[in-house]
Amino acid sequence: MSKEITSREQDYSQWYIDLVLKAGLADYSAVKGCMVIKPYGYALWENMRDVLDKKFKDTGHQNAYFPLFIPKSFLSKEAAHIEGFAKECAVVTHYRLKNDPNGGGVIVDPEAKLEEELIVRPTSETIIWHTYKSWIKSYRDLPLLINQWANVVRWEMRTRLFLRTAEFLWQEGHTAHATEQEAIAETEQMLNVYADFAEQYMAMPVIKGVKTANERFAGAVETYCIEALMQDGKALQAGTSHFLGQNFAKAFDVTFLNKENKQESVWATSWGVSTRLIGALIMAHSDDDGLVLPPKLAPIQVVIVPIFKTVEQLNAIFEKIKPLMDELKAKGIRVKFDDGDNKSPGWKFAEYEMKGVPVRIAIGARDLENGTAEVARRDTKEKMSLQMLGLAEKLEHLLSQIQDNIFQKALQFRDENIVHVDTYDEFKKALNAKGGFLAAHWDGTSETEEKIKQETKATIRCIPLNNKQEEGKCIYSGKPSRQRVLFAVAY
RNA sequence: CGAGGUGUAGCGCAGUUGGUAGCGUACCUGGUUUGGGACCAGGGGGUCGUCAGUUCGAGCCUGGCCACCUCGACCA
Repeated sequence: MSKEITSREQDYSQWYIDLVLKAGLADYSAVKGCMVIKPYGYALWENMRDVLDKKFKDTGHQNAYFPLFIPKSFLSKEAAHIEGFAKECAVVTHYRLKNDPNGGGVIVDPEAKLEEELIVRPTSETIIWHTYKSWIKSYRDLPLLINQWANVVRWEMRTRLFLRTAEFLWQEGHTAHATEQEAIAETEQMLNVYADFAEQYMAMPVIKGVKTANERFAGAVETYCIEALMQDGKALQAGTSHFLGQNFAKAFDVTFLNKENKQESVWATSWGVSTRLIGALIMAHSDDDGLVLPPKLAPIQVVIVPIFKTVEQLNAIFEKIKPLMDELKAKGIRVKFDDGDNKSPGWKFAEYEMKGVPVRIAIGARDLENGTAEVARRDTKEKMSLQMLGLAEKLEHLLSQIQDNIFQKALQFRDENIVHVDTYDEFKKALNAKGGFLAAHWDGTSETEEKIKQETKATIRCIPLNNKQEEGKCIYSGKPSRQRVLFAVAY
């Protein structure tokens, strides 16, 4: 078979790459570290984007668009911010090419050097806060609730399809508020939007928490995050929501007059999720036969494979299946009828399993006689023969069952892989055994976190929100601790 | 960027002491098929990653570069 994929057991990384390439989600490109998102992968992203976009609008946000380029000087205005991003910025230095006088094709025209270099945005805080300065004068202009769907560039040394690419698609919300409490409430609200999306649509359980100082976003006062666990025991940061305090307002001099006619600095948040979520989705549910997609996001939710010998038979099947398709479409279910005659049914079965289509229907002469159809679900590989009568309702129900089932399965896996450890030995043993989230006491210092990272590669993924308070001792330093934090090796 | 590995048809690979490139699959045509990746026959498709060197002659030898993979370093 031309499309066999490496098993997870054999080589987890290769399995992931095989899935991305062979399911037709993305491809490598001519540009280092950049990928081509293929139609099937982009359809998945569109579905994710549409759901999130609605959630953003339902919480009062509006979309806008800011430039791809940022004047270099903007990046030097917030010290921590530039510290975090300087090492991975693409820089535009010239604006024109010309023919090489020595005949070597085109070269950069040395006379077309930019007065000030432009940075390809790694994130848009700086250009947006520069803009906000002119938009915000009074408390009446607040809150300002803006989201942008965009591409950004971070010149990563080592990339992985969807999980870390040099250019990626994302959304970035940037909000401005009159008070600290309101900005914090916004930060938490958006974290909840992300968590709900991850769990209800991606069927991927996440842990909500805050980052330690080491892991915090460059320029943030507090970084909230959702952390998910992948099947290989590594953690993946799936989304972040930052409370930026007044750092950017002060750096870009954004002030407003309050009701008492006094100048105050604006309070800020930013929050984002990216095409990395597709990587998370793949690793959360898929198996050695291919993708397993949650019905709510699957580009194709139900695929119908006719089994026929002649055009007459195909037509007869189509006649029979057309009302069902209409009914499914009326219910908003994405259905595909694959009547291609150059692939065998067996090939199609394997192909749609590879692509993670949640429900497959096979229908042939036998079914026409009996008034039935063979229904197969991707998550359990279960097949059943069902009556055509009332099938649309059953399929609708089945899709929600599948959605629920893969969430429960992922949840069970995640919960089984949260291990409480009380000594550094236990910690290292558990980490080597199967990874996962290690709930351990920590003395709260960056030094300890750094040392554990150097020795084990594990980092503190988050301090869970509403964390249980309990007396304990730091597994590394033995100093007193009031709560456990979650360590893991991360992507 | 460091260490290791790989690069030959869309994909997966073979290619002997250096002698002018092949297999499987995919693709095209015709026919037979179709309930788990069909079969037969015929056909098209290659600057052998790239640049240079050695040689009468390079897929094969030498060097530089590029891309990808794994592990580091780096990373919201």
